[in-house]
Amino acid sequence: MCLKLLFDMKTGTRLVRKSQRSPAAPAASDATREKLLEAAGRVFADRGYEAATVREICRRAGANVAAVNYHFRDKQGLYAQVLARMAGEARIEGMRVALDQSAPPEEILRRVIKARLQGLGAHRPPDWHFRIVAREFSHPTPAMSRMIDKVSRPLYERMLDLIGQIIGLPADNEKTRLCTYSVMGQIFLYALAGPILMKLWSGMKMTPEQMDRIADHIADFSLAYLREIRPGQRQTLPVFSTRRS
Amino acid sequence: MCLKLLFDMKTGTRLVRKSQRSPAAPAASDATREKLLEAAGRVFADRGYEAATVREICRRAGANVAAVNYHFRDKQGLYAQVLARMAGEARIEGMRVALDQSAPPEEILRRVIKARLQGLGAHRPPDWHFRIVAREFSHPTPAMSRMIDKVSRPLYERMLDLIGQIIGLPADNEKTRLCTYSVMGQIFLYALAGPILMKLWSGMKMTPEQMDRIADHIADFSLAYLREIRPGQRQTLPVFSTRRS
DNA sequence: GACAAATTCAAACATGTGTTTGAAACTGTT
DNA sequence: AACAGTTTCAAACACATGTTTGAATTTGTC
Repeated sequence: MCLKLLFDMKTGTRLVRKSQRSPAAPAASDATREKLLEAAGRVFADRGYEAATVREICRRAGANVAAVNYHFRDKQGLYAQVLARMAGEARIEGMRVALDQSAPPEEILRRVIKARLQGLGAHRPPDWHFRIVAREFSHPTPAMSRMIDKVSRPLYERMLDLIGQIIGLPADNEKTRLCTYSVMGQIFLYALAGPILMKLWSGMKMTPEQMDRIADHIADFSLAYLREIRPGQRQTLPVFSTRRS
Repeated sequence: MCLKLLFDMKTGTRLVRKSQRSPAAPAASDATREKLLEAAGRVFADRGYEAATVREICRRAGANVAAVNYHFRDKQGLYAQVLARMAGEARIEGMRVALDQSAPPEEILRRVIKARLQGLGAHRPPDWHFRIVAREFSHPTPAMSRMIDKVSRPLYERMLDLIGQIIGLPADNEKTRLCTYSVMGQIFLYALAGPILMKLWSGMKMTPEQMDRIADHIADFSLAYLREIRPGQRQTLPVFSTRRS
């Protein structure tokens, strides 16, 4: 079903070759489409957008070269769909539910960090997700810029809220922003610089248990400062650190 | 001078066309070589290795297409030389001198952070340096891997020493490593995710003054935890935070 | 000034790319 | 069974890429 009329984006040129009707919505395999998206994700992540060839993608998907043109108009359309699908499957679900829970803000922060790092371990989200994101982070394409606005910005602003809440400052305060970047930076290092880190610290393995320890460390590391600058309550004695030492 | 015999790396194939002597070390322009390296850096940073074309590089350098082949054997050789030159001009000089100073380790840490972030502001190192590094960070090429071992690893290990010194743990302790990553992550966020950050926080400008404030924040943020877990001295009262609030 | 080496140049080469084509194979409906 | 709409396919197209060539030009030295 669906097929080419899906290209609602500012296309302009002619859609397909012959007739572009789709009234009866007849049955269609749709399987090649899926295989193409899956294969494309891997190849784009491995080689990067430019170096990835539609031929290799189609070969891995067991499809004909013309398939990408038929299903996604062209290479760019395929890439855009890969990104769009990533946004849907993104592991931000865990972060969102963590942010929605009712708990002390400090505990919420810990859970958000955990949720984010969990997504990095093993192959929970197909591991190529982060390799694509890593590429886009340093050199965003237009397709990614749109995604940022749609999925990343809301999360970012909720993080600002959360941290502002912890240190007792408004979300748009510069200090709040700097603290948010400090937390995000610690997390992103593992997402963006994974390969380099593994090279520097050969013993590092991204197992779920290890990611959990790392998440706890980042939470402890961050909360030390966030609590320190919080006005009013002066060094809450009961728990001076947090959990694991 | 120099010329093709510079290709000492595991080449194998024939070096150039005709004679490969260079005894008299005759005069040579060497200017095209420089122009090529400069132009290549920009183009590689803008487009990425794959998407960058030798034709655009040569056009920007005002040189003939065959020049890259003559001076650097091929595209890969040119890229390797760009990376090698970057290693030389890298702004790690400031970090090194900061690490060599004799001062309390906490103060050294602050200076190291400052030195690193200073390099990011404005256009001190040609701004394309970081765009290339950002690409290589997530998807390292063999050429980069060699550079990591030569320049990044030594610095990384001195950072481990320094932070281990602050928290009173050996450099190869896991906690020391995690803390080092926490500091590095905060710094690298600005180097690696610059474009995205600017998009999220439109007001952010990378002026030297701003980078200085950010550096101070990162130092304060990090030292809060590093001091907290340091054994023995329990919360040195005199200065509870550090400098700027 | 003459010679040889180093360097540049315009042109071509070989290859791989994204894309298109027109026909064949498939699908569900009448 | 016949049909219209869909999906697939092998082949080709148009083009841009990295690289090479052989001659021209420059450069330094005797």
